[in-house]
Order: sequence, then C-alpha cells, then structure tokens
Amino acid sequence: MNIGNRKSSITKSLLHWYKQKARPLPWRKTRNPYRILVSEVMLQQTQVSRVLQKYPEFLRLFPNFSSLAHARTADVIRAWSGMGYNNRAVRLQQVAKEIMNDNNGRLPSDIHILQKLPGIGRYTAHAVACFSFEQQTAVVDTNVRRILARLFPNRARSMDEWELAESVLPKRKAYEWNQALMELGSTFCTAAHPRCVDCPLKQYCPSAFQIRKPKKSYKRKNHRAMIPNRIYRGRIVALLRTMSRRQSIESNRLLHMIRPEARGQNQKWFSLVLTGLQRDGLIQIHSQKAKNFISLPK
DNA sequence: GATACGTGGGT
DNA sequence: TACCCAAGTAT
Repeated sequence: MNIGNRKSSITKSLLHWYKQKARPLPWRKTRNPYRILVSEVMLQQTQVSRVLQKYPEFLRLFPNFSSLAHARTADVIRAWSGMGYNNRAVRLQQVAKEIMNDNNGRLPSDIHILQKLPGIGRYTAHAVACFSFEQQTAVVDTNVRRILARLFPNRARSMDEWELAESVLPKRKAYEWNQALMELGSTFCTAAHPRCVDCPLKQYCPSAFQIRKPKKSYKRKNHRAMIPNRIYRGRIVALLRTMSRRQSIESNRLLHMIRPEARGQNQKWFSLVLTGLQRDGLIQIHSQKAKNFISLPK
C-alpha cells in the first residue's frame, strides 16, 4: 500500500469511527467562541470526566464574556473548585476583560492574536480556531502527539510535530479529524495501556500490539520527600473558597490551618508562597496593624 | 529547556 | 501506601 492510499484509509476509518462512536460532549454541540474557549481552558491537563462535572455550572454562572468579565474574581475562583491549576480561572477572566475592553467583546479568530491572550498557548489557540471558527488547522496535544508517533513513527522522528499534524489533516474535515484523534487518544490509544484490539486503525498502525507496558518502578522514593509549594497553594485557595465574601484570615492563623506542623522558620517561606499567590491574582493581602489579612481577590 | 502550577481517580 | 496520570501555559 502506498503512502497516499494508507493515509486516505486512515482518514476514512477514523472519521467513520468517530461519526459512530463519538461521545456526546457538550462542547461538541456548540461553536460559540466563549463556550469553546471555556471548554478548552478547562481541558488543559484535565480529564474529560472532570470537566463534564464543572462545565455546565460554570456556564450557568458565567454564560458569556461579559458576565465573566464583570464577575468577582473570587466567585470565578470558587466556580473553578475541583478543577486544579487555579491560575487558569484568573487568566480566563483576564481574557474576558481584555476582549470586552479592546475588541468589543468578540474573541479574535486569528491564531496569532489568540495566542497573545493570557492562558492561551499554541494548542488552545489552534483549538479555538478550529472548533469555534471552523478553520482548517491542526491541533497538537498529548493525544495527537502520541497517536501520530505511533501511526507515523518515521516522520514523527524527523519532522516537526505541528508540520506532521498539518500534513495529515484531511481537506475540509479539520474539526472532525482533530476531535477524532483526541477521542481515540483518550479512550483507546492511551499512553500506558492502548486497547489495540478495538482500535479502528489497528490494520494501518505499525505500533499496534507493540506497545510495551512500562515496568512499574519499584525504586523507593524518599519517604519524606519535599512537598511542593503547589500543595500548600491549593490548600490555601481551598480554605479561602469556604469563607464568605467579606471575610479574611490573618496570615499566621492561615499558616497554622494549612501547615499545622509549621515552625518559626517557615515564616519566610510562607510569605513567599503568599506573595506568589498574590502575584498570580489568586489572593488579596490586606495589611493592618502590622498584620496581614488574606482573602480571595474581590 | 527545565520547572512550577491542582486535583481527584486509578493501580 | 505511594506513585502515576490527565485536551498545556508561562517563565
């Protein structure tokens, strides 16, 4: 089978499979730029199952760019509860504010302009262009990267991954193709345990049934490994979420709440953590009588 | 290019 | 229990 035939067979098989088996995900039923953007930001490093739980309520609370732009940041951060990477909530609201101010509340459709917006990188810019504005452009996420590496191992090694993704994009079918690749990657062609038996592309895939299950490493890691700051950042934001709008908490008390074993030498560490959260727009620090009071941003 | 950045479920 | 992982982005 020559290259062209193989490619068209792959295209046909995957699109046919997707048409029949695609999950009915809510962001596939809309082309609304706001709704697509919210879904794509939520899906950054986050499983579909988790986004499905949070997406509808977020849209109910903030149905469009205007409502998100004018909302209290504290409420946006609260609505992000359970999603992780809380920076995304702040940046998403920043996008809303920027386009309300600078672009008449319209999300740009140009990929390079999209990519200048906070929290929108190369993947998300292309995803919005394709899934909302139906542009014929490729997306490369962890699923697409993995599938192309398995399906086209030689080209994947020698070619830039974005060029490769563009080169296999079927004419006028970018939306379905991109969705299908990600659907396959997150359901069958998974990283650790690909289910090649059921894969619609198994007869075209040189990696089919070749994926070695990675040996579990038994190396003991340091039992008392250092806990990364993001764990404490998460605890802080989680605690602040539970407080009412006008409430705040004194920083020493907050430290005790999120790190009870903390000693005096943790003071400097803690102030750095708080400064970081403040810089990220995730908390507000109000100083009064030589004490610092912490809350979510107003 | 390495590192930081959450969260909850799976094994 | 301890570790891995998941539709990335910013520095």
